[in-house]
Amino acid sequence: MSEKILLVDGHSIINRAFYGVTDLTNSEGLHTNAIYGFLNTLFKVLEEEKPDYLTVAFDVKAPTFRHQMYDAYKGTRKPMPAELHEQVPVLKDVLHAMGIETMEKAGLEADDLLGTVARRSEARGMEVTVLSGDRDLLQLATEHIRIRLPKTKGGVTETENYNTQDVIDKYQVAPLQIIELKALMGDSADNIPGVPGIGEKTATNLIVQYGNIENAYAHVEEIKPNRAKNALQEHYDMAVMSKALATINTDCDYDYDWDKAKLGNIYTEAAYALIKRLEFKNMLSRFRVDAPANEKIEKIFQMVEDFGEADQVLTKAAAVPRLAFAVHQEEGQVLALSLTLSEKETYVIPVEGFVTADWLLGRLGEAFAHVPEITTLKLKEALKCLSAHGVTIEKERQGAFLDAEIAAYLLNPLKDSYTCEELAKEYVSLTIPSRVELFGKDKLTKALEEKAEAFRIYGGYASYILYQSMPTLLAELHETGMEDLYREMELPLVFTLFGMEQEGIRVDAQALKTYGEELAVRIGELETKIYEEAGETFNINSPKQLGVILFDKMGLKGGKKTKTGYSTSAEVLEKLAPECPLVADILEYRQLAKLKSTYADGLAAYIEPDGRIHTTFQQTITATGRLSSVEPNLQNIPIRMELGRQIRKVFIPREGCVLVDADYSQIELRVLAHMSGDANLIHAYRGAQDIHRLTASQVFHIPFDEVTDLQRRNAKAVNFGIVYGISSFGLSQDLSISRKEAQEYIQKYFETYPKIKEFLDSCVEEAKEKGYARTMFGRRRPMPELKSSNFMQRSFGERVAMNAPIQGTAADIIKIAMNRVDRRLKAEGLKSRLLLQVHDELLIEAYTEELDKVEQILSEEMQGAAELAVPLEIDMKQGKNWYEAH
DNA sequence: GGCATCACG
DNA sequence: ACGTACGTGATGCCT
Repeated sequence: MSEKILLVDGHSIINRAFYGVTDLTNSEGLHTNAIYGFLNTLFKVLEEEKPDYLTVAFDVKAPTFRHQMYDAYKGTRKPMPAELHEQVPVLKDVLHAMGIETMEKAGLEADDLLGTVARRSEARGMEVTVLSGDRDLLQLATEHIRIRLPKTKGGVTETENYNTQDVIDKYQVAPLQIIELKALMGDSADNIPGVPGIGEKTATNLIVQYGNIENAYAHVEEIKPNRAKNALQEHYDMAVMSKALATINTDCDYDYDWDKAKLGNIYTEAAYALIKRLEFKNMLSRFRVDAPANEKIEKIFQMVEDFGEADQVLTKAAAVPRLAFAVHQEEGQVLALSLTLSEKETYVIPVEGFVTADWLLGRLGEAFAHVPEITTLKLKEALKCLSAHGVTIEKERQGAFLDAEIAAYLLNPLKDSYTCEELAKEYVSLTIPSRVELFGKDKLTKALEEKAEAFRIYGGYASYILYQSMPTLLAELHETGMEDLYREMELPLVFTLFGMEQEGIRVDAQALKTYGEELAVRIGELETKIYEEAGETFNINSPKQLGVILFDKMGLKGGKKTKTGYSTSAEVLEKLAPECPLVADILEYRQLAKLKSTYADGLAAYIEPDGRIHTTFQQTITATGRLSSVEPNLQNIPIRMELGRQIRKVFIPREGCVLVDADYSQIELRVLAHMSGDANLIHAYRGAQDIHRLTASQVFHIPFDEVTDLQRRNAKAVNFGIVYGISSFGLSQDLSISRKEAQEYIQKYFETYPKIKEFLDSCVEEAKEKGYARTMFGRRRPMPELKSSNFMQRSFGERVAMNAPIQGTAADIIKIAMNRVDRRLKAEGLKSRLLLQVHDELLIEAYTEELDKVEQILSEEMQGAAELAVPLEIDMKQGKNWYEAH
């Protein structure tokens, strides 16, 4: 096979990158976006082409032969913006550090160098690829010279590839005739004058017919559109000169040395250092310096494609003291299984032939019966996959499972994701190749089929890293006092949540549809009315357009509140013009539009064939330890406004069941009372019916029965404020009072409950000293903000330090309750099941005959989840839908 | 993909 | 003086 050479038009690619990549700056203040884009494009093409030789050509700032030929050519090069100009020498440094040859010569443009080397390489029998952003280069295309033009389409960079025929297909002319076209059409970017009045169409017609400009001129009398004929006659000299300007010189006087261009290992240590300084973090792994360590590890990863061998591996798996596994799936299909049985045994077993998904997971399930410690990532997802293939985990075996993601989350709950790659770096001190690096943007299925070797590496690390990181994760959990939290609360919760998600909640699709249709009618009416009142139609959903109507056209006085313009939030609009019918209609429209899009239409799309909605509870998202619910979010179903609340009527129990809803009464305040140990508050909450009223009576020194509604409302706001990490500003905002008044409320509150203040202060103090806040059950929230010199950030940190222990402890308590409720329902042989958790609320689908037992279990386990100095009270109701039950 | 808005605890 | 309440997720607009 002939050798391949890749020639890169440095100037055009870096320009393209500069304008295509969002501005980036490293911490030294150097702009880096163009370099980043250039390297990304280069890597992509290198991976596709795998050339033997590589050279990048640059322009030199010096007059070329074109300047001598044509005066106006001077100064034609658009001056580079300074932000781009400064990046060019740095890019060259990076390329040189990678051992990549660059070429430039005074008096020559990059095009000419590329053309010259391309032709010479072709003459030596090489396959040539020229990478450029400039279509002029198409004139170089031949059977053996391919021009690649990068093109960004919807964020994905693809390249258009041109050999001779591709040029003809697209432009109807041969590659060399591209010059003729350009000479006729001109090119303002390159200041090639062309022939005025001749555009792409005419130029193409002329060249297709006459072959070149000279011949067209020879037949100028025949030329059909008079406009073209006159133009060519008048500007023929110009066209000839333009042709010379547009012609790439393929025979430059340049001493090119192929040996120097020979491509070696570009991922050098020197390049690593530069990439690190440029802060291209996702590129860094390509340049990893611990490549030797990686290679040693990767060598042991074994691809197992033979059925017998796979069988042996899985038999062996059943006998090890611990293992790690990863199921690779895509679009519901199991593609492969990764298994690490010891430091030296890692297997990647693709699903193929006799090795079916059912067989593979079935055999894995058999092994699970015997292995004392089983590690994976995203255990809940694995359970789902196993269950879909008929594998269930016995209750007694659940304790054997570890989830590395959850362990990493407990150690640092602030991260966005917990990937194998990050675990490798943090807990194994190893930089592993990223998925993008191995497969590019390919799907897993495609990668397995076409890049088996890369898949072996990817799959191998997937379980190897879990195996290697777990001991460290456990050790750190132990050291930080979170091992119990992990083993006794979070891991069992995985199984509880798995059950809830599998169960799903029944939804009356017809009722939901009707609800949506009713909304649509009213929305339509409001729309018409709003357009009438505004005197024109506009997009009511666009805050920008709405702002123009309200503040510019109608002249309502609204302060500019957001970064982008006027704020049109409900808060602003309500204050703005409570009397204005337009504003009132917009508010109602907004409310209905929200209900329709997010809830009526939104939820309908999630009803599965079983007639139920199966949300996903995320266990590793929040900073405080709460759960979150996605696809769809069932933790924010409307309740505060009656119309929205109606939607809860579509959540119904299955036949023979009712919904039972139990929610903790003011759990966070009770947690606060307990954690602070404030005798007054504890005493108050022990017997109180109405906590906010009692707070008001104590804070304002009024008999309980004489507390006014306003006083109660104020006390309630203070109670909330305390939980959020009180600030006089926040409270004043909430109550629409002055800051001073707010400050007085807070002061009085703290006088009444002195230990609360002590406790909150101690939370901040401890967080400052240790760098993290802690819940009653040892859950940590790191708080880097507290060290900030920025007042805003530090204040935020202080509020978080007060809130996290309270919100987090409440989250811990309900997690305990969930596990206990789940366990008891099963232990007592009941069919009723937990369906949802909404932070302080649990929803159960209870068989009517089990109702009494279910209520007893809920009440005992929720109230008994923690021993606090105050009772943990719940409100419990049942109903034929969620509306009634809550 | 960021921003504004709004739904919940 | 600084300029905010704590924690989430979904939708629609717009660059």
